[in-house]
Amino acid sequence: MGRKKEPLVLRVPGQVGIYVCGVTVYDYCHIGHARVMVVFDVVVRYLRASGLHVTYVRNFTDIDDKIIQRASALDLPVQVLTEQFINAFHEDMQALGVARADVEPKATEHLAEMQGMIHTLLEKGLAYPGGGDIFYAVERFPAYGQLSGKNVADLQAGSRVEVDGHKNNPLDFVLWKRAKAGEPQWPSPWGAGRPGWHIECSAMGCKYLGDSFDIHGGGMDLLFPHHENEIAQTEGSTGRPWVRYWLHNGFVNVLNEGGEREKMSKSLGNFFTIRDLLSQYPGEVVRLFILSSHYRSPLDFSQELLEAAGHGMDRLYSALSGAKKRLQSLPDALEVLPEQALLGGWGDDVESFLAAMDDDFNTPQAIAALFEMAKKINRSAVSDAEATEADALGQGVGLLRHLAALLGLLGDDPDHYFHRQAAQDMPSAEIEQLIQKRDAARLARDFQAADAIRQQLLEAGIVLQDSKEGTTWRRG
RNA sequence: GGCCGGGUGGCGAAGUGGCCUAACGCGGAGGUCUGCAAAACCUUUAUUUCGUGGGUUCAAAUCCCACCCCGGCCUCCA
Repeated sequence: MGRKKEPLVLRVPGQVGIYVCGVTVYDYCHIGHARVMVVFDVVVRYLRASGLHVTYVRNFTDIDDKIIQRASALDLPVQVLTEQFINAFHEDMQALGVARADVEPKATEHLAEMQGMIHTLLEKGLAYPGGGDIFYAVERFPAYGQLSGKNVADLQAGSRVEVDGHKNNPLDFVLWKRAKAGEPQWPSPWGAGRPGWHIECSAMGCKYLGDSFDIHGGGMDLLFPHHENEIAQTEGSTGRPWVRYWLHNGFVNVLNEGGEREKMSKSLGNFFTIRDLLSQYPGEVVRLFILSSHYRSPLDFSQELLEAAGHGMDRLYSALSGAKKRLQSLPDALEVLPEQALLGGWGDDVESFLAAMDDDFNTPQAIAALFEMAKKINRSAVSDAEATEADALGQGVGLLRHLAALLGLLGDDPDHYFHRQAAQDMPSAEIEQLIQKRDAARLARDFQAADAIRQQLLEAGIVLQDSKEGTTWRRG
């Protein structure tokens, strides 16, 4: 609330309630959505790993103007449209490794709660009817503007918004909209209609997390007016402080062909859906890309940057791959961080990872620790210290995977990671067969034949790597 | 106009008073390994330098002031 970093002091020790504004389901999700979801997925994972009991609520807005517009444009019932995009959302999130929230409430299933809150606001004189709608009277809530640092007087002066004639004050916002013909509507004490956008988060947050809870998150753009309005509604109706900590992630910009930064938007045509990206890169690469800058900073997106993230991801998996070869198997992520891990050769890295995450989820710095560990793992392969160090290596890999898992990374098997999409133009069996042929040729020192096979595979997008343990391949 | 962020190497990105002669990644250069490669490893890639100009301090990328740029919000938006 102070718009600065503060130590996390929980309402109930050991327990955290967190609410994140989800998506409006009328279209496929883009990178901006991916960012919020990945960021808060990491927040939740980390809080849990820190021993806290977390209740995570992330809503779906399944009724609003844009949904109605889109549904009528496609000539689909609203519910069919929203269900379709809720499913698409879940598919995208799965690909990105974003876990389900504990509760994923839909606005249309919480009409009673919203109406209850509106009723209270009317009773308390914080809301008023006008032209069939119900509005919130902003000037009756003195703290309005506190979260976003806005001054109500300034806002009015600068306002160039076309004001609804029924509003007492241009800043007032709608709680309940009267029904229009042909639109979805619900009965209410104030006539049939549908809820305003902001009220759903207030009502559902209170329902699942209580009248007060710890963390509320969302994109930067929601800070004003959405979250400001949420506070006004909720605290106005309950009379109690609502959310202790607000977390807002920065926006995603797109670098255009001229290298200039611009906001990602549909009108500019610089729009990338998660699906677009997933057709080119594994979800994990998108994830690493997102987490390689701090969640509060703006994030510039471009194909080149995503590709660079892909190379970084390859590097991490290469380390696992090498360790797997030497150990004959890949150690799983350690379930618990052993005390002695902090004393061994990995202690500094573990500590710096955790310190980074403890400092407002500094994922770029945490990732740096991951790369340090990968380097150490690779280095031990080169120095070839043999079996005596197998335990240390195994522990290092286990620790690396444990820490990476807190970011939702390195959960895959390296072979699976490098062999992805392989079946498309050349089945794995065929690749293996060619490798065997090439090995035979190499053994016979017929390098011309061997290189021809390697070239053939390269043209199919397969890169070979020879080593003492044998030849492996990966997608180039 | 009001209010927020931000400007760090070829690129991305940490660092917000001394350990910064600036982490980490991508990219580049040279080398080791290899039949040759690839991957990996080693060395190297900001040395009056952290947008510009002032100031505070024993000490500033980090604090203060001014200025210049960039982005966002103020209307639906993650």
